[in-house]
Amino acid sequence: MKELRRTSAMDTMHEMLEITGPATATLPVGDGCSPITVIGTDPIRQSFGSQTFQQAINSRLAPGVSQVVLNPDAHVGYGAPVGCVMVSPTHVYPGPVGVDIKCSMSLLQTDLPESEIADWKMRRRVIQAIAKRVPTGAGRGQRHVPKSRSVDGPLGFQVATEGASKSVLKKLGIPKSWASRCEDASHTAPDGSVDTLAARLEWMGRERDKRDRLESKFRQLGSYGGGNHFGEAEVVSLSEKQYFRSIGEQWGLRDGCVAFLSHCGSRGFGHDLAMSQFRAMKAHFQSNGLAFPAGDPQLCYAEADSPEGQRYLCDMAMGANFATVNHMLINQLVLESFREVFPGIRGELVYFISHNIARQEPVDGRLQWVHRKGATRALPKGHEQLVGTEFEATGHPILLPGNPRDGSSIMVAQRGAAASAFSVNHGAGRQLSRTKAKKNLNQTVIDQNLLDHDVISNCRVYPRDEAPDAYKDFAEVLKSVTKAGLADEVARLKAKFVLKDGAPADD
DNA sequence: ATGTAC
Repeated sequence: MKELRRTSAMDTMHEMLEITGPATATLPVGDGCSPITVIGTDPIRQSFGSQTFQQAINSRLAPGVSQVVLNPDAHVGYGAPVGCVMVSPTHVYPGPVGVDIKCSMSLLQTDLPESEIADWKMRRRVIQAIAKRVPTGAGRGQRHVPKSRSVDGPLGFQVATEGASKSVLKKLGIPKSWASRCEDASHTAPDGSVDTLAARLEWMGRERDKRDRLESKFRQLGSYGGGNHFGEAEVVSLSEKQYFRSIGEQWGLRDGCVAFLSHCGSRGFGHDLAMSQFRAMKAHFQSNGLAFPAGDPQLCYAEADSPEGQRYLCDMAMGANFATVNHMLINQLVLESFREVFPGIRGELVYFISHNIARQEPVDGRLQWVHRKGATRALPKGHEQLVGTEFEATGHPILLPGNPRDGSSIMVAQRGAAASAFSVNHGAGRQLSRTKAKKNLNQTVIDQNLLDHDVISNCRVYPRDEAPDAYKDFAEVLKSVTKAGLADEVARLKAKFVLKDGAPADD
């Protein structure tokens, strides 16, 4: 009965879609609003449930919103779908940034030829070397980063307020050149001041127990966490098309060599900041008798220049700074791990890019808050935001995790990305809920399937709710991006081993 | 996503 109702609602939504191209459609929302842009081939459009569409519509009709884009990886999220872009010239929305502030991808390219890790024994040694430096997992049982690299109170304050500044990178033994490989190395308060953040963080840690909690979160710097976060060794295959191959080479990609892809965010620190902001903003709505958009408290908002908006932007900046340095430290620790097994190898950060953040960007001729919730910035060559950076002549790398069986992709934006507020998806997108995946997917089949594809992991058994088949068909997702004219593939990544939160392997 | 949360 429940299923039937859901299906008919979905059919209605799909009937409302106006197909505008091979992988583009629009969803009208009425009220004189421009329609939602939907990116995806027909099979991808069929993967969107009614609740995903409803969240997109709620987001589009919310105050101050000028544009919403639904990407091929879209599924139900907090207030707004994961896999969407929400644009507003005036308002900021914590829900459409997400719980894990500045959850991001990063890629480290080494000069190690793939043949060096053909042997499982070598891979196991690297896995062990990484696992002892970079913990996975969350919650009470989580291990911490090694004492020698653990971040204390004062350094934690500096990380949160400065991000990947020269001083922070130096203290953590991270090459300073990596800062220019970040989408943003540092985030400040809206007034441009580091002191505003410092004052706010000082206020947050004003009581002993609060300070202790902050410091315990700082000690998580250099860790992956759980859920869909991972670290993965890859073999790089550059595109066979000379134009894209050349872009990959300019970015520092090495065909046939090992690279390391990481997915993680701001850990418990960002979570605490996001949660306390949700609580504060909801309380503000209730005490002022304000109505939540579509009645959904998860879509609470503030005008960017109101006191509430400014406080949110400060906290988002601090969470973002933590996530940035977390990725930088993880990449340095991963490089050290590889060097323990293969002395003398070299490694460079290719890029670090977020998929959970709001950035002020020029869209349709004015500065707007672009909320990317499970969406990746996609600026083509020559874009005004890239002027003066190392990516001006090429566009920046777009790091798209697929799954460890079918691979991941590195893309570059095309001019057509203007149609999606210069954004693409952030990965494959979940197609089965965690509950359904655990119930319907067979453990033996998952593990054998990965072995058949020559992928090993730190886990005795691969987490079922993270299995490749819990996610959408990555090939169809990529086809949607290229057919919609948003981006093209520069390189393909083939996984060789994965580190995830799960039951550790016995050896 | 997260020392979940009832």
